Amino acid sequence: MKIQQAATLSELPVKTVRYYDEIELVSPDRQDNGYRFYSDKDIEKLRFLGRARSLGFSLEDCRQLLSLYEDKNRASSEVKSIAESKILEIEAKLIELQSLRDTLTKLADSCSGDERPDCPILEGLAGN
Amino acid sequence: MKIQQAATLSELPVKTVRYYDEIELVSPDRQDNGYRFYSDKDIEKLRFLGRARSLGFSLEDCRQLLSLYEDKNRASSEVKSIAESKILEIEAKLIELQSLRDTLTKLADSCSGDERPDCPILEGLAGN
DNA sequence: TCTTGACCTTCCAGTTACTGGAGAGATTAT
DNA sequence: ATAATCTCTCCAGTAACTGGAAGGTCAAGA
Repeated sequence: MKIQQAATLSELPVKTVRYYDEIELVSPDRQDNGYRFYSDKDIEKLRFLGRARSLGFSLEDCRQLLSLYEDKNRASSEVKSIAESKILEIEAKLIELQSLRDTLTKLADSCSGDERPDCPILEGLAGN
Repeated sequence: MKIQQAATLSELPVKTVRYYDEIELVSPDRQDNGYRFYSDKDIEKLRFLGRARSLGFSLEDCRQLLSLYEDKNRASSEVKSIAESKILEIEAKLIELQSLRDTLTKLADSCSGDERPDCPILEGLAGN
């Protein structure tokens, strides 16, 4: 499929999709007319990139994560160690996100009564 | 306290702390010699910024979130609606992070037996 | 007192990850 | 046939830092 459909399916701007080709993160085949031609697998990679980027992973992180699924010659033990270190990062992010959510929930609840403490829980926001 | 201690306590680079002053996100008082002087409250804001940025919120998101805790004249109902929309964003991120973690866990597990499927779960990676 | 070294300042240039727009060719719709 | 809508590349600009130069401040030691 052409770039616009790829962008639609992956929920990314066309510009961004083109950029990911430029930096060789997702490099589609080309048609005879020079148009990029995206496969279903390319779309999956793009969708993955959209998710991982919105979760605060850098493009280099993403490149590493994608490579886990691509490089068939890589030793399993290496794949495992990269995956495990990423899992640790993700679990740290999960904890922070949960605490951020709890803090905001408290704040929203305190608004229900339409009475809000002077400076509600900035301490909470700053983390434990 | 001076900028280096602020950076240490907030676990941010000095450069970044200075940058947040420049864009008026966290603007400390100045001492007579021109040095920035950070209060405990400034540190809390910086710590919050470090967390929120690593979770994929833009600086403008952060500015909005910080303003929830600052603008005492804002109507409670408005605070509540901003907080609630941010909570929705956070919960979406939580779900994606969990699914990413599960995918990587499966991958790491499949490596244990030192035998990995040809193209393991790229579909899972691309999200449901 | 002088000076060394670790701090602080501003300013300017470079990086990452886009984002917008110009200019030109290809394709599709009427 | 022609207008609208793609697509391409290239170049410039933005967001959020990041590094380095040039210079001011300050506490400790010779």
